[in-house]
Amino acid sequence: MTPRQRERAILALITEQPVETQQDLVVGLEERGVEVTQATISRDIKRLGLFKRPLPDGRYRYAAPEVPKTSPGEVGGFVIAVEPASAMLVVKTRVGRASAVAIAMDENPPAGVVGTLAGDDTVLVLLASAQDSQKVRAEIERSYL
Amino acid sequence: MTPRQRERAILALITEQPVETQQDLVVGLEERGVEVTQATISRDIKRLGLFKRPLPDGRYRYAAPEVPKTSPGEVGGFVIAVEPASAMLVVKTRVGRASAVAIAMDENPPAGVVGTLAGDDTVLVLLASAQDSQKVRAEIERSYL
DNA sequence: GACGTGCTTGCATTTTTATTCGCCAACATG
DNA sequence: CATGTTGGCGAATAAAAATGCAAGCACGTC
Repeated sequence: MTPRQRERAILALITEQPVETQQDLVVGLEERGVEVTQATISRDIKRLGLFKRPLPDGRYRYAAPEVPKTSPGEVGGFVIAVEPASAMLVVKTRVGRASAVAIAMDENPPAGVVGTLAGDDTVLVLLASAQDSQKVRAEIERSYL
Repeated sequence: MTPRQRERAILALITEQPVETQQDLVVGLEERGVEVTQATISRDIKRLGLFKRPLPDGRYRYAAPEVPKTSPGEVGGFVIAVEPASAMLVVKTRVGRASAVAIAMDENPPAGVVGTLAGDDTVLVLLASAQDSQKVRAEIERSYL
C-alpha cells in the first residue's frame, strides 16, 4: 500500500459517505483493508488539501476543495511529485489540479515533451525518449512544484 | 456588539489576512476592539461555515466557502435567521447565499412579499404590510431554514 | 416586580487534529 | 558489506477546536 493508493482511498471514502472526523477515516479505511493511524491520516489530508466543513445541520464533513478556474501561469505549487517511468513522467498534483497543470505544460512545453494526459490528480507526460526524463523532471519541478 | 457584527468582523479578518488558528482570530479581534474567547469563535465559525484549509506550503488558513452556483429550489438550509423589522424581514443567510435565497423567493414569492433586496449574507424582504410579517416569516423559515 | 423562556457567552473539559521524535525500510555510495 | 540518505510511519504528545454546563441578559407574561 503506497501513500498514493491510500490517498485515493481517502478521497473515495469522503466522497461516498459523510466523514466527520479523522477517526472515522481510520475506521472506514480499516473496513476496506487499509490499516493506518490518525497521524498518517492527518498528513494525508494536508497533502490532499482536504478540509472539514461545518454543515448547516451543525455537523461536520470532510470535503475535497472545489477546483478554482485557473488561468495557466498560476499553477505554481500544484505539483506534489514527479516520477519517471520509461519514456514518461508521472506527475502527481493536488486534487483536481491535474488538468490545469497539463494545460500549462501544453501551452509551454518543456523540451522533449511529446504530449500530456491529465486525470484528476495525475498528469502523464509523454516524452520523446527516456533519456530526457531527468532533465524534464527537473524543469517541471522547477516550474510547478 | 451583536453576534452578527462579530461575525462580520471575522469574515473581514480572514479575507484580509491569513488566519491560521482560532486563537489568531481571538487576537485579531481583540486588536479591533472585540473581546471574545476561542469557544465563541468556534461557534461563529460553525455558523458561518468557515473552514481551515491546508495550503500547498504546509500551512493552514481559515477560508470562507466558495459560493456554488445554485439552482433555485435547492436553497434549503441557507437561511440562518429571520427577523421582522416593521414592514420588512431581515433574512440572515449563510455567507454568499443571500442572492440564491432572494432569487428563489422572487421566483416563488410567499403571499405578502412585495420584493427582495440581497446583499452578501442578508436578504431584505419587503412586505405589503407589517401585519404579514409573522406569517411570511414562518413560511420562509419553513422553506429555507 | 417575580418568574419563565430563549439566546449568548465564558469556563472547563473533552474531543479532535497536528506535530515531534525515533524507528524502520528502501535505496544509493564508498 | 558498512554507511549514509530519504521517505514514511506509529506512538506519544502538543496544539487546536468543539462542546456540556451554568450564568447572565433581554424580553414577555402574569
